[in-house]
Formats: sequence, structure tokens, C-alpha cells
Amino acid sequence: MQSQRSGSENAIDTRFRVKRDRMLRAAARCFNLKGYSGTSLKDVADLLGLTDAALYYYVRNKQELVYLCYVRAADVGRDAMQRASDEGEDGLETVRRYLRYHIEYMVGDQGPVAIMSEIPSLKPQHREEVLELSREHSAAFEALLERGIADGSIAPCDVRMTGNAIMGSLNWIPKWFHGDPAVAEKILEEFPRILSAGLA
Amino acid sequence: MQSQRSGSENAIDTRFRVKRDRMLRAAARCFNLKGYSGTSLKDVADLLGLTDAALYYYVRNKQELVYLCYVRAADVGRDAMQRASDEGEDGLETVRRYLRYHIEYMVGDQGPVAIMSEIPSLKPQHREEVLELSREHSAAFEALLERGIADGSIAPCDVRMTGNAIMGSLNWIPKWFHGDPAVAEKILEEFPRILSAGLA
DNA sequence: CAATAATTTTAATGATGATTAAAATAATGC
DNA sequence: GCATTATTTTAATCATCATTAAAATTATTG
Repeated sequence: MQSQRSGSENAIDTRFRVKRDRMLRAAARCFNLKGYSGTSLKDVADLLGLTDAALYYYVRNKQELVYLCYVRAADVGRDAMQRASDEGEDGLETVRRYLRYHIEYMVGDQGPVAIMSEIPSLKPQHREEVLELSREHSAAFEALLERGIADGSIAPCDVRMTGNAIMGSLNWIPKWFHGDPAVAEKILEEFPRILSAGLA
Repeated sequence: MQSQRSGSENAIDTRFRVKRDRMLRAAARCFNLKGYSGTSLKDVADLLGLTDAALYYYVRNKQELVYLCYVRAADVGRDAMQRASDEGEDGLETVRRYLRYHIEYMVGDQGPVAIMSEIPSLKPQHREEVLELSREHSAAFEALLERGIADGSIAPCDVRMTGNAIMGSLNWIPKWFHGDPAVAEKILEEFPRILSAGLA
């Protein structure tokens, strides 16, 4: 009877976490492809070589599965932002780093990362929490743009709209990228530049 | 017994079309908000002050409803592209016009336009058709970029990736725009510039 | 190896929501 | 106003999953 672990770190807990993480990535793959309600638990289970009922050992229900996927997506975004902020020279260069790191997570081995496209389907409590995480990330990105404007590396602009534009482009990637490593390479090479090209 | 009209244009047909179009827009609103499987026919019907069963007078089934939404979305995109190409001076200016026109459709009274985010859920025949329309649109946009590169208005770039980046940003708009006219105004004012800023 | 805990499966159950058929209502043309 | 056609509703039916409980299997630990 696992399924709501939290504290101590023993070998079993670790294995549990690893497996659940694998499960979240499989779920993200399915959700990105066919949407939340469009993917059955069996779809996810098939990807893992399990039975649908087995998933209930790791999550309370389907709602919680999406919720966890979205929290994971938020973590990944925050992590990319944090690393970039720690390392970046000026605003523009930090933006580029952030884009690169976030995209690495999305198209690399860690991936896929779930697109948060069905927040409305979450139950109110989870919805609020995920919305808050999402707002925080947007705010952080906008702050980063402000920083660039302040230090002169980014031309003055409407940070809200510019942020929406860049984030939209990023968020859409999983819709057309489906795992081809060659394409992953190309995205990683081109996107940070393309998305930041208009900022200078 | 309507539901598969096509030919002659009498008053009844017209009324039928108008109502079905209203229905497609209501469906697009729902789908954009909660995804295909996430919206019940009752959701759509409620928006129209109808009963779920009434929708079957206009479409054969739910699948056909999404399909028609997606075809409509493709029409809108092609129309914007056509108008822009007819009027545009050079490549870059045509891109800007296209963006403006397409966005006008999305955030204006015609809207909303369905995000084609669940093509995999369509039945094979419809899926192929919609995919083809989608590919055509991407190709048209890439051709437009090529034209700009050729006439010198756009700097050389990877048109595939650049196209994906810009289209992603565009496609994501309905995820965060929910009808506020003030925001619509701002999007219309900012996006064409933001999205084409990196091209020159 | 034995005992216990962890993990997965098999086999129900139940709810939701798409779909259909028949009946009711509204609109139109004469 | 009558007859016909268009539109919508009411009241089933049906299928698809999510979910659960109990049993079976696998791993871990002493």
C-alpha cells in the first residue's frame, strides 16, 4: 500500500519514485498526443507493459495522474528558469539559456513534458494550484524580459504579449515533435535563436 | 432530415448553414477550453440553448463535429493567407498581413477558431484530410518565408523551424485568449510585429 | 527457506455520455 | 387555416472507460 509516499528515503521508496516518474512520462506522451480524456488508462499502461489497474498503485485516480504530470511540467520549467538565472550574464542571454534548458528537457531523455492544455479539467483544488504555478512561471519570464530591458540587452516591448508569444511557441513544440532525435537536435539548435531574435 | 446538405441555395439551406456555423463556433469554444473528449455534446448544446440530441440534426456524430471545426479552421487560415498574398508588397510585409488577418479571424467576431490539437482523435479518413490541409498551410507559410528571403525582405533562416515557431505561437493564442475585446485589441496590435520581429 | 511486504492482475461494478427513435413543436408555403 | 416540412425534445439504449476488491505473483529481509 504505497501511493502517498512522502518522507523517508529507502530503496523501495526510490524504486517507487522512479517507476512513477516513468509512468508520468508515459502519461505525458499520451496526453500530448490525444488529450486528457482522449487517452485511456489502458493507453498509458500499454506503454509501460502494465495493466490499467496497476496504475492505481501509483496514483489515486486519473485526475491525479494529470495533476502530477502538470506539476512535473511546472517543475521542469522552473528548474530551467532557475539554472538560466543563476548563470546568465544579461537579460537577453539569460532568456536564451532558459529557452535552451527548457527545450532540452522537453525534447531530451527526460521528456516528454506534458503540455498544460487541459487545466480546466482538473478538480478545483488542483486547478488552482497548477494555475498558480503557471502564473508564477509566466511572471518569472516577464520579469526576465524586464531585466533585459533594464540592462539594455532587450529592446522595450510589451512584456505580457511578448511572453505569451514566446511561451506559446514553446508550449506547442510537443504537438509536432514526436521523438525523432534528429529533429530534437534541430529544434535545440534553432529555437533559442529564433525565439529570441526579435528581442534585441 | 437535413444534415448532409450540399447543393442548391434556398432560404432554408441558408438558415441551416448559419445555424450550423454558429454551432461550430460554440463547439470550437468548448474544444479550445476543455479538449475534444473533455467537452460533452451537452456543453456545446448549452451554449446554444439547445438539447444535446438537437445537435444530431446538424452533424452525424461528435467526430464529424470536430472534423467540421477543423475544416473551418483550415479555411480561415487559407483565407488569411490568400488575402495576404494578394495584397502583400514583399515577403515580410505579406507575412505581417497574413498574421494580422489570421489573428483577426481568431479573436474577432468570426471566432473562435478551433485549435487543431486533437487530429489523432479523428477517424482515419477525416484525419488524413485534415492533416493534408494542415500540411498545405504550413507549406504555404514556408513558401512565403522563402519568397521573403528571395526578395531580401527576410534574412535567410531555417524556414521549417521558423514556420513551426511562428505557427506555434499563433496556435496557442486560443489557449489564453477567452474573448475579452480589450485583450483582442492588444493581441492584434502586438502579435504581428512580435512574431515577425526576428525575420528582417 | 519462510514470512512479510510490494506489485500486479483478474474480474466485477458503475457512471458518464454518445447515440437513436419516436413524439412534439415550430415554421413555411399554399 | 391546412398540410407539409423543418427543428427540437423526451426517453430510452449502448458502449466505453474509470474505478474497486480480492486474489495472485513477485521481491525483500531475516
